[in-house]
Amino acid sequence: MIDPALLRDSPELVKRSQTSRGASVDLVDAARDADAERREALTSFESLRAEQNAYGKRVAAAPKEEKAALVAQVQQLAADVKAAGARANAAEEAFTSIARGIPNIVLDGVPAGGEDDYVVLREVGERPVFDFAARDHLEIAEGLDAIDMARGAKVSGARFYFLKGIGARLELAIMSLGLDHALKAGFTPVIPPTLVRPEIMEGTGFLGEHADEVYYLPADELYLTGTSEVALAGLHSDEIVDLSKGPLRYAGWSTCYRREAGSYGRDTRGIIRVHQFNKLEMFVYTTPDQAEAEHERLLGWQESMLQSLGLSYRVIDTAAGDLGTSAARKFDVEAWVPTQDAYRELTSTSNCTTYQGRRLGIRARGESGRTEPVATLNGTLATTRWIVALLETRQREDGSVVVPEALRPYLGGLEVLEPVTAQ
RNA sequence: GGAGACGUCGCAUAGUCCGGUCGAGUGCACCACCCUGCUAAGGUGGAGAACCCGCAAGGGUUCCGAGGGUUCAAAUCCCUCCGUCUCCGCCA
Repeated sequence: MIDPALLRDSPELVKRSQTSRGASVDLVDAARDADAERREALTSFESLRAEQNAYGKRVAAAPKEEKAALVAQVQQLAADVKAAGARANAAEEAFTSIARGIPNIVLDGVPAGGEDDYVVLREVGERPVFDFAARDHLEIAEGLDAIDMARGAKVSGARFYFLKGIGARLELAIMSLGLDHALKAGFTPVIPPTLVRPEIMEGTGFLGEHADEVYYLPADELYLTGTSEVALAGLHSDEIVDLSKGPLRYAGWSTCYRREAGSYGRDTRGIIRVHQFNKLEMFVYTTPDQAEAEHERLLGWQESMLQSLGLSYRVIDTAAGDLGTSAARKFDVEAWVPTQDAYRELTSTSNCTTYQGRRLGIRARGESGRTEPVATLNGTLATTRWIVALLETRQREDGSVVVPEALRPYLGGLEVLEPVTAQ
């Protein structure tokens, strides 16, 4: 949730943010009206309640014979208090539901517009050039007997797959490399739950416009998480955390589940877009004034991962309209995928400022000693999808793949992945 | 799945049977000051969260797992839900 004070004091700032996202500006005025009504109702309830409390004390202190008369006098007051309380509750709820509909305020400098209005910040690394007909990642993987799509579909349906043999090892290797990166940077590794309660899923902002992306288990009222960001954000929900010794940095390793509703027909080949994959996710709790610098650091760690794998990539500053509900700014690192002649997203890092913190009740002591909502940030450090870019970039004419040096220690020193006969 | 116990202000606990003197006692931890050569101990005081009004000083409301109900008044009585623990069963 955005800061309600912002709504009151600088509505034009909120409106500007809404405009750059292509979101509703009217919502801002509606929220302001609801806030005014809420405060009015609250004040009237509180003064009535104060009156009633004072009466209660008089009743308690009064001699027995006077009690009945006093009690008779407050009957009406009690009814008024109840009505005022109900009105205040309703007004509060109305305000909250409107205010929650307003996505995070985008940061200055974020390009306005939709999906295609991103700004390319830089391109790094040479795009690979082949003097033979390059194979796509699935063809290579099938040659290595690393991915089995057909049987994945047989067992679980479309967009499911088996990683096997060197495919399974490759994923573990990439994850382990990422984990070592994270450890070096001081992150605490975490293997979080992947099923979460509704209020946690709600608090992270994933039940907004992308609710149909999320798997839900109605029998247990639990959601399957599409990223460990959800559980890691929930980790400190309703807590006052100690940031006096620096930010809390977690690296969550989990399986992620996504329904991919509305993407029928897109990326149907291979493991680019799947219902289930693994991901190593950085998640940081920090003070609001540190958030932007931390965001740059997260991006730096991501780039260093791609560089160590010898991938060619570009960094984009995502346009406002393409930000998630919670994000105030988002950088994507996209790797070059030769056979698609395109950059494809391998990592994404978002600065959610205090939006999630406010929704999830995560606070820290400010310098004044008062509590204030913390800023949260997240960023990908490795995912299953990386295998796509890796195989395609490092392929050779005979169908073998050269293992990047940084990855070799995680594959028992293996230097080249050789084609085998599939089983 | 069956039976039972429990959920109080950072932690540990008292209070709940008998509603008002309980927004709530005690211990530990914490902060400030005092005291003793230092440390430990001891003394005095302070200290929860959220929100509303106010330039401020300050005032007010809410919060005893959550939500309802009864009542002039609920930590305390009633209902529903959630969670934790123990035992039995079942499965690995």
